[in-house]
Amino acid sequence: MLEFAILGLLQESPMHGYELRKELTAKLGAIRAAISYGSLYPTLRRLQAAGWITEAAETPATAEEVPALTSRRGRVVYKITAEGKERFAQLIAQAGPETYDDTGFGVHFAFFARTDQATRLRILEGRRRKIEERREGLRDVLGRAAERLDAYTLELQRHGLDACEREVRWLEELIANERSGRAPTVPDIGTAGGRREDNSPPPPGETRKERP
Amino acid sequence: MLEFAILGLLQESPMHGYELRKELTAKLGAIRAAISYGSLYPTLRRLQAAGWITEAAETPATAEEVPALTSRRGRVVYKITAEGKERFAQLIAQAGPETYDDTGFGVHFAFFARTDQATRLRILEGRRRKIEERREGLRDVLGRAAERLDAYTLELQRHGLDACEREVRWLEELIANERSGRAPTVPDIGTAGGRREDNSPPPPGETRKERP
DNA sequence: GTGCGATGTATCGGTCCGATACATCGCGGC
DNA sequence: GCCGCGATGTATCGGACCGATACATCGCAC
Repeated sequence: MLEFAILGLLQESPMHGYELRKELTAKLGAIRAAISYGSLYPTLRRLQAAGWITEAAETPATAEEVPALTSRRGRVVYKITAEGKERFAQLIAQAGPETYDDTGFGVHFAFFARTDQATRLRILEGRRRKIEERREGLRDVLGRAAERLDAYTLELQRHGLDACEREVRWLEELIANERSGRAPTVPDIGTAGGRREDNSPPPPGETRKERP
Repeated sequence: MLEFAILGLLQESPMHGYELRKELTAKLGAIRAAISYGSLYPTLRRLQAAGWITEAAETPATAEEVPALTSRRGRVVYKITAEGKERFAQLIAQAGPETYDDTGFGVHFAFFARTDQATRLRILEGRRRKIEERREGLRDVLGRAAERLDAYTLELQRHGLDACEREVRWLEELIANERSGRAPTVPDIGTAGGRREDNSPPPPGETRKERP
């Protein structure tokens, strides 16, 4: 999963470890806390060994203009290679079972802008199926095994069931939106300036009410 | 975490590995998929080495009545020891940071029936704090960094934010309920039969609407 | 000038997962 | 009668990831 995310991020621009972690946290903040350096650095080494990323010279960025303002020790900047891009494309296309668990799905979803529509649809439907199964499991427990469990455990299950139902509905919306055709694929996301009063296609799940 | 859960389950009755996994799955189904044998068996060994559980003779359960109906190879039944109970009590009382992450909180919550009210309250409030922080993080990203992110990533954040807000509300209810006094502690949970038209005390988070 | 928080790289032990292997039991179908 | 098959059951191995820890530099405030 980390491999996937790193390759995806480096596709946008070269980065060093610390930066990578921050971007990762920003992009995946909704699904996982913050990735650990104890995972990040070894993974970077692995990717480098595989030839999917390389160390790029610390860009002095018009070096004579900003001379030795800071001597800049350390700071290993990584950059994706052509093989790395291939690898990423391959990881996007092939969906194993881990593609549909919480983390796996989240990471894939976060890079949907780089995923073709057919694959997006496949992943969304796979995820929906998986959540529906979890939902049925919880309903079973709440129905059949309820008397064996204490009130707190039951409440936990109810909360979980609720979350499942909610996610299924969310996925339904996304799927419908995706099927309806125009969804952004690699929509050079710059959108420089911001707000989205541009003519970009209706972003994923828009049927948002603002005040409950 | 697994250690905690195993100790908690074995407190109710002795079990063998397979059974333990099934119970674990039933009890924690809302928060994690299904624990792997690759974690379970090594952990059992660890707990045994620490003296917190012991192998109990495969109960022949009135052995002469059911003689060698099945010769019962294998089937190692584990049983908690006095030290194990102490250990469990200690694990319940002390709350580290991991007590408030998704899995840690879920497991603690699942054993709230064996937890005293003060501790329950402390844990619920700790969890709320943590989720509030996550929520603020997501709001920040959605506010300040929105233009740097693509539509899908933003949608993911929105969904995550939604889940945070929902969980905070859920926790608020639970906390209020807890403060209000009567919440079941080890309330011989029978409630046999099901529906909950009985007079049992308002179980944790009850303000449930049934039909949206 | 000095302490302190952000930036930055890195390792180590430990937990847990996924794949895999293997053996037995009870049942239904042929 | 027996054969396969799904549930039951125990177990290991490699790998992913985490949390704690260590250490060094930079810029700023006091």
